[in-house]
Amino acid sequence: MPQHAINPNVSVDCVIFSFNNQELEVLLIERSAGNTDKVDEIKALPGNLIYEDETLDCAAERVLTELTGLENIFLEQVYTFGDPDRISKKHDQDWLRSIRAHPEARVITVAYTSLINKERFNLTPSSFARNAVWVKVKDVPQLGFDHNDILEKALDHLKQKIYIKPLGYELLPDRFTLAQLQKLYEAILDDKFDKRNFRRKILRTYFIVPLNEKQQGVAHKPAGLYRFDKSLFHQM
Amino acid sequence: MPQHAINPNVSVDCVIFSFNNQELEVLLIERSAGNTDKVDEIKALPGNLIYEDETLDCAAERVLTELTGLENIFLEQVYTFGDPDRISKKHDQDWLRSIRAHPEARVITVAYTSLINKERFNLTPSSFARNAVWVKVKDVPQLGFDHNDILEKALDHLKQKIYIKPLGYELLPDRFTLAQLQKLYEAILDDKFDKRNFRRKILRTYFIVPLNEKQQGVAHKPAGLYRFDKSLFHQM
DNA sequence: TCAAAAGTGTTCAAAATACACCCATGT
DNA sequence: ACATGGGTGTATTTTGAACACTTTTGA
Repeated sequence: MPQHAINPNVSVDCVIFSFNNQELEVLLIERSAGNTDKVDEIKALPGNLIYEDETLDCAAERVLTELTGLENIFLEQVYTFGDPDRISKKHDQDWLRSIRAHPEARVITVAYTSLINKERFNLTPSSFARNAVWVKVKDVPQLGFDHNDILEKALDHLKQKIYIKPLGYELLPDRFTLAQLQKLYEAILDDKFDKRNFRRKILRTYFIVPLNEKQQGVAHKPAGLYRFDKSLFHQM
Repeated sequence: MPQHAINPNVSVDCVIFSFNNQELEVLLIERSAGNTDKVDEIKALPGNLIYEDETLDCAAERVLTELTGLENIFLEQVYTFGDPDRISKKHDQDWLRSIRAHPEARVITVAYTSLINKERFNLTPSSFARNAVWVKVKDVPQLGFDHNDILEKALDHLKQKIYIKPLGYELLPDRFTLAQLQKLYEAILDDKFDKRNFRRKILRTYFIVPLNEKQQGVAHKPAGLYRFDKSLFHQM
């Protein structure tokens, strides 16, 4: 078997979320067609076939890096999609023919997800990603393949998780205000909370710790800044 | 493409749980080697390669039926396992060579799970399942492939789910006592609960409804029987 | 009459919810 | 001075946890 032989039947797709202080966003690529200058105006999640000799987790990390430049992202598996017709829409087939050796092969795909703070990373799209863009989750257009379903599933997964582990610090700056954190929760859960109750609940955890610093240059009472204390968190 | 062509790279495995009024059990098969009379004493989860033209969900249902005779089981996807070495242990390879066209092919597997009341189903093992047996989860031996990992993940999944939706009525007779239900919860969550608090919490849901019947022939005060009211449940 | 499991209430602590006003800053 | 979002406390309800005795039946 040649090194880095491709498995034609299994792919991974990555659903990377970020937060712009108001809304959840997801990372999409604009597909360009292989070596030709053909361009495909349909957006998609970053994803591609796996290699024969890598784990699924590694494949997801590699594919994400190849397409978007994001490195060392902790990805978590969400769900596997295997409808036999999931890549057979005409438009998708046209595009696959331009980049794949076996565009008609049955492909099942394993979806992965992660949360990142987009300010901390540069996007350097390459391979068949002509571009990589952050799109508000609420504005996501019709995507290629079954990627709208995949996004939906990743969102459900995210909502579940935030109840169990208080996530989301990955999405915020190192130092953040409680209002920012609250907006993040509201964006993920698509809900509204009472400010006082939210603050009380967060501070009761003791791993969101106040810094002795305040916002500067805002035209209102400056908010106190907090940070997430990883070691305190892991103690519990 | 021939009808029912096999996809050599993707399989499904089924983790079917039942309950014997004391403990959780899981359904395992004893593998027999293809057309030969060779026998493999290692147990495994029921699973096999998928067909090119079926969904993953359908494949799981079909494979389960082929191997164990269980029909119309509602299966739910759990997780996908894709370590490149997951089927390459010598013993597993020996066995695969006796039943597969490409025993060395990379296979990723999608795990499915379900809960059933074993009293309601007959096991009629066939294909390469020489036998199908219920084994107490706590007594599960070393299984073939990575099936111990898969079982572990399915158990985690089950624990998560029972917090969200009160499951488990599938595992009990139509008419059951609250003590049986409590034992079931204790088995799944590997915990103990206070009887009074448990009963209160269950009855507060209103979809576990009392029948005007009691146990008969028990050498103690007979327990009242209850049933799960599906339509009341779905109203909430 | 005994053994075995069923059934039942109360108290306390913790957590969730609802709700309204003053404060610090920049413009 | 005013507009903006920051910050705070209390009362009520709901939920979860701990805990012990009496009842009914068959053997």
